[in-house]
Amino acid sequence: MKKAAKRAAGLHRASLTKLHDLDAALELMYYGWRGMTLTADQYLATLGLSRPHHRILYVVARQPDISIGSLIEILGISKQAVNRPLNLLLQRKLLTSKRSPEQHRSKLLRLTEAGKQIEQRASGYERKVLREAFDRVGPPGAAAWMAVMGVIADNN
Amino acid sequence: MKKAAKRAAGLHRASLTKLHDLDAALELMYYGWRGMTLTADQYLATLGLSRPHHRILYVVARQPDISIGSLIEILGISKQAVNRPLNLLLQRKLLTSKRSPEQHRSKLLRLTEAGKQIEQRASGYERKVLREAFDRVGPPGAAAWMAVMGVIADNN
DNA sequence: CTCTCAGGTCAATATAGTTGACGTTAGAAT
DNA sequence: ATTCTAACGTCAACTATATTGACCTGAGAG
Repeated sequence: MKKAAKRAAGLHRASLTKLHDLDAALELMYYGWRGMTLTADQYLATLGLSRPHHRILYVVARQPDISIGSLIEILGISKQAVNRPLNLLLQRKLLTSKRSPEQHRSKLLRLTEAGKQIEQRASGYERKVLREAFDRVGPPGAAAWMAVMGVIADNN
Repeated sequence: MKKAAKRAAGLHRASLTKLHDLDAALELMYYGWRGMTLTADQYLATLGLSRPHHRILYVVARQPDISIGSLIEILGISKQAVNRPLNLLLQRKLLTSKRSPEQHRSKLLRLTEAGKQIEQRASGYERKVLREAFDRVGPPGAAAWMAVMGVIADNN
């Protein structure tokens, strides 16, 4: 994803004929997702990490001592899919896994300091994009955005 | 993506501790994307198609006689990545490619009737989700949503 | 003390993308 | 006219992210 993609996303966002009045909204959802995540992904790529790693870091940051099983449930992907990125993060010492003395059945995950820093920076890039957009429309607009997204997100 | 994913997306959407005030918005963007595309993806899967096929159908529907090169530019992926899904669609006769007599250099793509129907139905599922959300908040809310997404999408 | 089941790992496969190498065609510059 | 170049397009090999299936381990229930 370099020059061509960038150009396409920027240039052609409004270039397609709209067959329906909601086509513009459809396309905004697509490019919005990319717009929010692009800078964070670029940062992560410099560290040899990507979206799945970030998602793991994000969740563990917000729920320390989470078990792998719970993590899987939140991420909504198979435990096998979690395995590889998780092991990379452990190996890189961005998070730790320990078994508690009593609950010997599951491992408890926590971020290390290095892991926290990366998580904060990556998520920070995403929040920055959102913040700028919200600032542009003011609190009522931000609230409306949240309301719309909430309804859409409920279609899961 | 079946029971576990569904449960995760629905149940855990609000369950994580929020470290920042924009965390909720961040998560809404993630689950919103899934919420909008889920039903369409399920429909496409019954036909043995998926998101890249839909994206091609979507663009060609809105720009008939588009060349493969322009398609690539709009999609923002490499021509090699377009090749496989494109060939499947041609083979299934959901779209046609012809070379114009004078412009022999590029192929011109068009949807067949079958392709149009699938495109309309798949995109229709996505528009339905958006329409319901917009109806819930009214035109000003919808406009605010569009404004916010426009700013976010510009970060490409 | 054994049976079951959740937690966790390994192996094989599918899908969507990448880069590299290469053939074809149109148009420009000798 | 001939050749050079660049765009268009295809094929092959590889990477990353997911999937399902098979299996091991250990806690707790009977």
